[in-house]
Amino acid sequence: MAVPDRPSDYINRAYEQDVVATMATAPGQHHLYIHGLRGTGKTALVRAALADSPDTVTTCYLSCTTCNTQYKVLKRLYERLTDDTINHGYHTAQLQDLLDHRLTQTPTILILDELNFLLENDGNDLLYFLPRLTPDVALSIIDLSANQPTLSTVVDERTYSSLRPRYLPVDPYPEDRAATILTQQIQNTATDISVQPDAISAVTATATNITVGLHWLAAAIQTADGPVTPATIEAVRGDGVSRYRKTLLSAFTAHHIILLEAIDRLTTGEHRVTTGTVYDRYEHLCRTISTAPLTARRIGDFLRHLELLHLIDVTHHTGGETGKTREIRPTTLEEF
DNA sequence: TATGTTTCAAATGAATCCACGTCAGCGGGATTA
DNA sequence: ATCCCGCTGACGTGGATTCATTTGAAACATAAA
Repeated sequence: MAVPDRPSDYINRAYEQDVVATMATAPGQHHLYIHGLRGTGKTALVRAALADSPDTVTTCYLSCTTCNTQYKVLKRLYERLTDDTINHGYHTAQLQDLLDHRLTQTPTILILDELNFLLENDGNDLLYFLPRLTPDVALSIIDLSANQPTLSTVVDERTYSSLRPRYLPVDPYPEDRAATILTQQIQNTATDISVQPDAISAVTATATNITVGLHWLAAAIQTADGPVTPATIEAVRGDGVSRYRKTLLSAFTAHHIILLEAIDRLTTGEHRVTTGTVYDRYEHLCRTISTAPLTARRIGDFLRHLELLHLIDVTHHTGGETGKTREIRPTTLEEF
């Protein structure tokens, strides 16, 4: 079973949907910052709220895990608006001019999912530029973040003062609603396997992250040869975790995957390791599969990516007998 | 036929983005003197 | 005061790509023998 799209009528999020949807209809420049933990349904909420937006409005959804520079975002946005394709070689300023001209013709909503990856990699150049477009441009920006509740802590003051976002926090679903959503999802998929209600409860009681829950159930349905019971669920716990991780990391490099594998092998249970040992094991893993390892500098950045994805739990040390380093362990299913 | 002019594609050059590498300064608690 | 150890910002490099300019040769035009 493939993990299906989330339901379109999103349960009990009428207020949130309304906030997002009004941006689609009101002209002018708007800025909305949505924060919620991973797997609380932010992306689904935005998609559902904008599903019925008028044809005159162009919506452009981008995940900053891949669009992690100003250039890439502008490029993708321009391509969305024109059907042209753009490669490297242009000046960023050139793209900015092209876009400014284009955006005066088309009301547009730009959704920046996983905004932190853009900010960490490229600073706030993009967020500084966007509010400074020609005033008659009708561009609404929706940021999605699973990390910081407010934008002011991650962009500089000058940029923030021109953004002045409206904030929309998204809370996790309580267990019973999460169970309803999962049940709906199963009904939407073509499978003969039946899933017992207490199997779903077993999932929602453990995983607060809905996406994790979906992958977990998918794993159970795939392996089960009869009805899915709580025992089935427990048996495929590891499988559910690896499915979830695989999906999250699909937007990243093979080295991210090797790195997480290295951390896995070093840490069993609550055991923690520091950056140095992780890097050694990573290098070793690379050698076993005849891949050239990247330098520690790059791996340091990649560890930050895994941390932002909440796939690892990191404690930062500034000194002491370990020196300045990170203590790392994989995040457990309950914590995703 | 020789010479000059036009035209247009190919070659060249300078600039850009970007992933990644190298380098060096730094942080600050624990340990040692 | 020193050690620990790697974090982190600045900068360099090379590949892929862009646009603009130059080059080269073919095509054409004109004039002279």
